[in-house]
Amino acid sequence: MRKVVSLKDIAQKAGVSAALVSYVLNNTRVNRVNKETAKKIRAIAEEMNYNVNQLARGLKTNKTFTLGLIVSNIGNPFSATLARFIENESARHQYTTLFGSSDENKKKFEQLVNTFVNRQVDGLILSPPAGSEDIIGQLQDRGVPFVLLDRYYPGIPASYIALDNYTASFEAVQHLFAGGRKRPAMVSYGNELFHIQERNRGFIEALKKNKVTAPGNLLQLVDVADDKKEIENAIDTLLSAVPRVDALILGSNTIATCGLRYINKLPVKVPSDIALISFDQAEMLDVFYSPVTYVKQPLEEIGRLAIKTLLETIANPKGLISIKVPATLVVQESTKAVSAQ
Amino acid sequence: MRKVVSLKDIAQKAGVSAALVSYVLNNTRVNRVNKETAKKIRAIAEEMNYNVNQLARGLKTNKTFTLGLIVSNIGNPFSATLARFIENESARHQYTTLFGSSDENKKKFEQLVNTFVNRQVDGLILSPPAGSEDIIGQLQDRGVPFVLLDRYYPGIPASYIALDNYTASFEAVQHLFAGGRKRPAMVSYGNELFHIQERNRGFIEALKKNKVTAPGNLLQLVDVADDKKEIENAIDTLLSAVPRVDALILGSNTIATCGLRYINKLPVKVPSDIALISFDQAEMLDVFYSPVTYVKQPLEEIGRLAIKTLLETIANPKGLISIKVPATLVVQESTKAVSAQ
DNA sequence: GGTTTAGGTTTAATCGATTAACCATGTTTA
DNA sequence: TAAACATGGTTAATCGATTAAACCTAAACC
Repeated sequence: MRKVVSLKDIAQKAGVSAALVSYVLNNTRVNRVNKETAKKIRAIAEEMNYNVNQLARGLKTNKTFTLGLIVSNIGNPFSATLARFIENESARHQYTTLFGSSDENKKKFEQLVNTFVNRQVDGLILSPPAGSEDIIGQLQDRGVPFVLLDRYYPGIPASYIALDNYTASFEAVQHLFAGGRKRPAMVSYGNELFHIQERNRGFIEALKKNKVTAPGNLLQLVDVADDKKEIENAIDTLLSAVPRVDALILGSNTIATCGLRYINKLPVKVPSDIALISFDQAEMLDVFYSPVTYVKQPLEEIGRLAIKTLLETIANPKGLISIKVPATLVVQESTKAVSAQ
Repeated sequence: MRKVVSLKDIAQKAGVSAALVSYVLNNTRVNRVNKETAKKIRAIAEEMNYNVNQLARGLKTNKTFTLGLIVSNIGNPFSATLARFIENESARHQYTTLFGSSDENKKKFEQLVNTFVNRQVDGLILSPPAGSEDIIGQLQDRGVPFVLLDRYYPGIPASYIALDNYTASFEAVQHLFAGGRKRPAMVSYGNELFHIQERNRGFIEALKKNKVTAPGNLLQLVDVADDKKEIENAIDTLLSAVPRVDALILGSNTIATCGLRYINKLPVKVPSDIALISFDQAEMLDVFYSPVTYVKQPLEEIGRLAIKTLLETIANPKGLISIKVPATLVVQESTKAVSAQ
């Protein structure tokens, strides 16, 4: 960076004190400054191409207008889309965003949190990995404003914005039954993240409600870490089950990516042999030969609410705001009703 | 934020000066400090849970270990994936990243650049929208280190990392001819961005080389702004052309998203009626009923090189590094060879 | 015995802004 | 006429670090 101009430089050129320049450029004490002087200062600032040093300002005011966003993986379209809406909304409020991906790794998550806090972010938007309750707790102790995104811990009182996963899952199953399907199965993750458990619970409860026998066998859990092979195995298991499975719910967009790719190669036909529902919106769902019905999260609203909640928390750290937003089921060809047998 | 501990607090508790604490915690002057004192200071810092205030440090050292990344839209899987690799690579060097989306809007782009520069980022990674030469020029005048990503301006001497789009495009066409296709067409953008023009030029040159008549008719240009309808029209036009088009190149991943969705609904069959090639990797390409051949950008390498180049530019602002990386064509079913007629 | 030298630590300036408190001078007002 | 007010501006402390330079003591050297 070449000769960056500071308030002092402007003050010198204008023959006034730096303080006055600051007052003028920030429009503080507006009626205590001579109009002519103000005009002159502004002109010089413009001419010298002055830009405030946000580091210095932040240090002094204890406010950086910077937020930190931590998702599991910004490369994941779900997170990326959410990040985009969050960016839009925070920009509307003059905030800039630091981002980081935790890879569902607690250690990485903690490091990112600390890095961001050390940079004096005004607040954090977090999708914490499993088992991060203690880190969340520390943040609360430290008084750092934050809001949980997409996930939360039922035992911990913290602000969050998340999908009503239980209902979303439950209603997806209901839709399948309404279309004449008798034995829906689901591939999902087996970790302790609450939002995933809610999806799984919604699935099981819906099966029970519809009096499906042995519902436990219809939920195949895979590990987040090495999922590709596991997902394919899970699908194989379900497709060869007796009695025959006639619908499949893919419990996340990563599962869907892998699952659809695999199903694309299998002889099984969608929707005649099997119906398909995926969680989360994605380009590929429309591009599949039988466009896939999906549980759509209102990402724009979630992003908007996350920022709104965070800003309110920053303004009033004591408040607690928890919002569960409803999903909508976008019905496409993959769950076309079968004729009653 | 509650009582944040500063160097001074530690100094007080340890009964030493703040300077000494700084020396110890930064391991500067390491052999001039009493081992016992150092140990004690470290213990107290640990106990008080000290974290350096990066704002203050940055203000003093003129180094923030923060980079700014501006893409056209972080919600776009292409940008998101790239962002992810950039994040990884910059994290390896202790850098944190601010991000922003320009929406191919020059005004927004300029604002983001300024916001980031005011926050004293150490450098910028930029995918500038069309017509941003002046902004780039100003950055050079101001001496802000930056590297252009994915795009560049041939007339402006600036560091960049970009795909060799001309060759990528040219070879995609060659592959089609090698598979027996006679009249490949392309849907691409009509803006002045150089990297897009290179793609278009590669296409045209390859047609000429293969002595295709009226190559101009085979390139349909659409506008970035309102592309959906335009893309569908372009595809309609090409599919009904005489003589018959037997291959289609989708010139970007946004065009591919829309195009594949549309082709999915049309009666035309891939690859028998028409071959398909897309630019950029994407989940959906594998999920299409006839997995789509695509021009794969080495995103990880591009991300790595971008950071490497930027860090070198930060260290030595005079240097100029321009790298064109080669694409690889990932051949899938959508361009299966047709039997010679 | 006086002067280096090395070890160990402190002082104080500085980065670039913000802002409470103060100082002049002129003008009302009681 | 003196106190009160308005106007226009300056001073100086401060935010939390970094770091060159100075300071002090005791041991080492000539």
